Amino acid sequence: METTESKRQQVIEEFRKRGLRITKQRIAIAEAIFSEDGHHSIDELYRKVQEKVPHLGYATIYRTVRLLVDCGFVTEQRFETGATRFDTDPRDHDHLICLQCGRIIEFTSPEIRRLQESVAEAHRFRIMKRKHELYVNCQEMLKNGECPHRDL
Amino acid sequence: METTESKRQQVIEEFRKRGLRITKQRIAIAEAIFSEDGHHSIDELYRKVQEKVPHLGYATIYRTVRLLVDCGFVTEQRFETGATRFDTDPRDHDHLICLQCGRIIEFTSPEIRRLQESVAEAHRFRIMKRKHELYVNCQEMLKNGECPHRDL
DNA sequence: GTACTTGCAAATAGTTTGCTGTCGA
DNA sequence: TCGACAGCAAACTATTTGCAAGTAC
Repeated sequence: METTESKRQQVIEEFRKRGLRITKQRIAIAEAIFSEDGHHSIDELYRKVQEKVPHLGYATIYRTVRLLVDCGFVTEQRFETGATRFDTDPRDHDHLICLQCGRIIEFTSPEIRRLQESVAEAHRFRIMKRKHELYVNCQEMLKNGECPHRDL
Repeated sequence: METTESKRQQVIEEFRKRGLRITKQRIAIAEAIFSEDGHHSIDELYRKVQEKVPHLGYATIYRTVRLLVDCGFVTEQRFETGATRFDTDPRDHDHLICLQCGRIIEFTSPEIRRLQESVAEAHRFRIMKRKHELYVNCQEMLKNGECPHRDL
């Protein structure tokens, strides 16, 4: 992925374009999100950002993350296994969620995409948003109690 | 679908089998759910059941639908467009959710099923639960502002 | 009779909002 | 300077829990 630095610059540029102010809180939150790929929870971000900006509260996290979603830098995912998470991968994709280790794996399938389109088409609908999550167990986990993905 | 009456009997039988007591509240809630196919919200059930059992509270609704889920009579669905809903169709299926009219349409696709399995298989996972929702707009709605599914 | 249930209120979790002092442009 | 923002607390929504009184079996 792009560097954290370049992402940060893009955020600053976009905020500026929209007349939004560049504050140390917003920068810290953007950096926390882009410093690591993946699906960040609000709590995770809160803890990470606290180190740099001690008095930053949850409200600021929520408000800033909302801005990042609006600007298209992150997407919001509500999984069944816990609180809302924010994903830095802007590409539309589906998820495998391991019920054992909580690991979230992204996947895309052009065939599934095509089938989704044809289902929607058959009902004269146009797809605006997809939510496709497979909640899974590791087969190894089931056989010998050891989850092969835990430490990935 | 089966009659409300027969469903009610099945619920009573299953509760009895599990040593759960048959109370007028539980019966009323089961009847409210099975009196109409579809995706019931807690509020909807609350209002419907209030007519028969006036002092019945939300806690009882929540506790009872949990039992019905545990017994496999209904499934729980958390859509993005609002609160949790409880679905009387026990068959595993996917959803089209119209962002205009809120209508929820069920669908199944064996091809998609197969593709899901092969994705999971490729990661050595076993699928425990699927969540597949397509949030859509009516094409007519987009063209002339009229939603063709609103009154279905 | 006794354990399971209910109803109510209070607790909880996650998120949003209102207000006031602060700060970026 | 001055309107937007941050911090804090309080509000809010959806759901769960504790407990005393009620009821099925």
